[in-house]
Amino acid sequence: MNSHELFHTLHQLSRHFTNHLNEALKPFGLYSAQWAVLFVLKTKGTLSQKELCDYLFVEAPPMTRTIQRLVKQGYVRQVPGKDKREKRIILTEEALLQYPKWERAVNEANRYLLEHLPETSQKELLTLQKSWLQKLL
Amino acid sequence: MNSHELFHTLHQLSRHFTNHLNEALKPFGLYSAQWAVLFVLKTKGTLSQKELCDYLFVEAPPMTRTIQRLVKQGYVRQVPGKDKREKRIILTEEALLQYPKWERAVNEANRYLLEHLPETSQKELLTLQKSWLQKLL
DNA sequence: AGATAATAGTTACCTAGGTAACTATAATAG
DNA sequence: CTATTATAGTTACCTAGGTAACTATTATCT
Repeated sequence: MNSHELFHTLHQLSRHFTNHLNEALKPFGLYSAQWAVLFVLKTKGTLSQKELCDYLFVEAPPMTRTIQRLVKQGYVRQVPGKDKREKRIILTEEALLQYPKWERAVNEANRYLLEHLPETSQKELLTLQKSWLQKLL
Repeated sequence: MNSHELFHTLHQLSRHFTNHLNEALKPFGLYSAQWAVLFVLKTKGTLSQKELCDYLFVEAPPMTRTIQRLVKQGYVRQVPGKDKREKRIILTEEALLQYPKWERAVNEANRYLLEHLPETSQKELLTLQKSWLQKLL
């Protein structure tokens, strides 16, 4: 089994997707990492930065930066929690207003990337990836 | 089909592997991007920077940086080609000497990451990934 | 041959994400 | 209650990789 090739192709796929997603988000002044945060907030509701980190498996420093950019763009607010150390992140009205447009662009990008991969392969891949990740964590 | 989840897990796997590989290479003062270059040079022989870029699907600027670090560490030399624009990249004696140690560390890291993924799953994943990549390029 | 276009590589600057060191607050042990 | 420890977040700095703009060389077109 050629493990180098397995890791290499996975890495390339990942980069390719990120680039494509960034391209799709460009018209809205957003980047992939920001979209990940917006998506989670829209899906799961308000979360603290720590919870966002845990959910996205990202360290705290990059999350701070991503959120600070979203704050600057007016898509997110940082509200002190009951525990004064934590900051709860809330989508703004503006973000909720723009979200459907962003989502359409992202879905279109994903559709393009998955276009030639049969539905059965997609499901197989997802299953394999999930079980692999689970075993690693 | 949840495309978000498919891309998200793939992205996380990729980050996880890179982190693990960097950890394994740390004792040797090397990073994953450098290892990728060293591996290709050892496997395919001397290449120009452009050929390295094409093979690794990386843009020229990051390749320049990675190679400059390898030059500084004495693991690679840049030799002007017949075409005076291009630079051919050659592994040094020192790199050839150290290579087996690096390879052992990388193989051990890969072995660990693949440990709980059955051989059949590995092959399936590789097949799916390769066919997906091919359709995208 | 000479002007123009294409190519290899570099530099500057951007986002993504990692660690180490730090601050402020909360939780806990004595 | 106080001292210590743990936690949330930030800052500084590192590598990885992307685009845009640039230089030097080669290829091409008239």
